[in-house]
Amino acid sequence: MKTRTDLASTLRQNGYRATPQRLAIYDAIWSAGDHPTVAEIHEAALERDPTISLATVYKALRLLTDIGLTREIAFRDGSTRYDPVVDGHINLVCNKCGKIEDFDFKGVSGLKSEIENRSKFLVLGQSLEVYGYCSKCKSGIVGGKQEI
Amino acid sequence: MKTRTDLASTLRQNGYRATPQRLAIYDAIWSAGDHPTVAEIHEAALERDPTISLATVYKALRLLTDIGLTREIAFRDGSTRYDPVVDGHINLVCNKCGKIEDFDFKGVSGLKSEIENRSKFLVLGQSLEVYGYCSKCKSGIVGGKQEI
DNA sequence: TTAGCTGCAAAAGATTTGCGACTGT
DNA sequence: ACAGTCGCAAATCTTTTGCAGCTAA
Repeated sequence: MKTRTDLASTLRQNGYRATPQRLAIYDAIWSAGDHPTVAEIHEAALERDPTISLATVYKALRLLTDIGLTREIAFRDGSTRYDPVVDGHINLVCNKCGKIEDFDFKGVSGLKSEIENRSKFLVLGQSLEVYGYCSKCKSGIVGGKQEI
Repeated sequence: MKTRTDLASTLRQNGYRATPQRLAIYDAIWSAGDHPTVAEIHEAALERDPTISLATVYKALRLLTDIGLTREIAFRDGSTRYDPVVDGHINLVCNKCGKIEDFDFKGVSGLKSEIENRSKFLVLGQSLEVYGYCSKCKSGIVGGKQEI
């Protein structure tokens, strides 16, 4: 993760202000567990700044995602989760229990440079998810439909 | 894309019914453009079955995604978009104008088999997105922030 | 026949927005 | 100083749900 100083510079370099709320929210994403929801990030951010509002959390998450520091994960249960950007791994998301496993995949390591070489796209962040069933849940499945 | 017959079999093999609504919705995803929103899919589905409800579209999309026939794209503008599953490509999503480009990347071709070999995860679908700025939008950016 | 689906309309959530006050730079 | 940002609360929008009536298998 970036230091507070680095984060502040990155924000300024991108033309945004380095406010205490944004720093707190960035910290919160790292401290709130693996793949926190917006609500969880808000709770963790409140420990750092007890007056921070949910609206500010939403605004900051959008901003951080726009500049490539965090990524969004669209979730089967309807929630959106956030993840600090760490390259070279893929999230394995279980459609049943919702557990997320990280999977290291060397095939994606050259992704950013390959995209920027072969197209004119400027890569800021990535969101690489694979959906399916984790080892525990797939044993409870018959013909694709879950047993109860 | 799957034929209606194939789709019907796949649904049944997974323990679900092959209803006309589901077939229409699956068709609609292919016909509604590249990466349609739920509303767009609903509109296209209405042309095939004028009584189909939005709730049914939501239910069918979840089902199709669960069995790996479609994938979800979480979107910067808050909308969720759907994409028929086509392996081996990555979506490049522009954070500014929202345009989505497909990018063929051979590095992901072995992804499913590698995951299933190295872990106990059963892969059904995938959602591989890279966020950033497309060629047109990045020229309008100064220090990361957009000029108006 | 009957478990699974559909459509409806209402409910529940998630996310955004308008605005006056405040604050990095 | 002042453009950008914050917090609040209301508004908006997306998605889900309960249920009575259908329908695929």
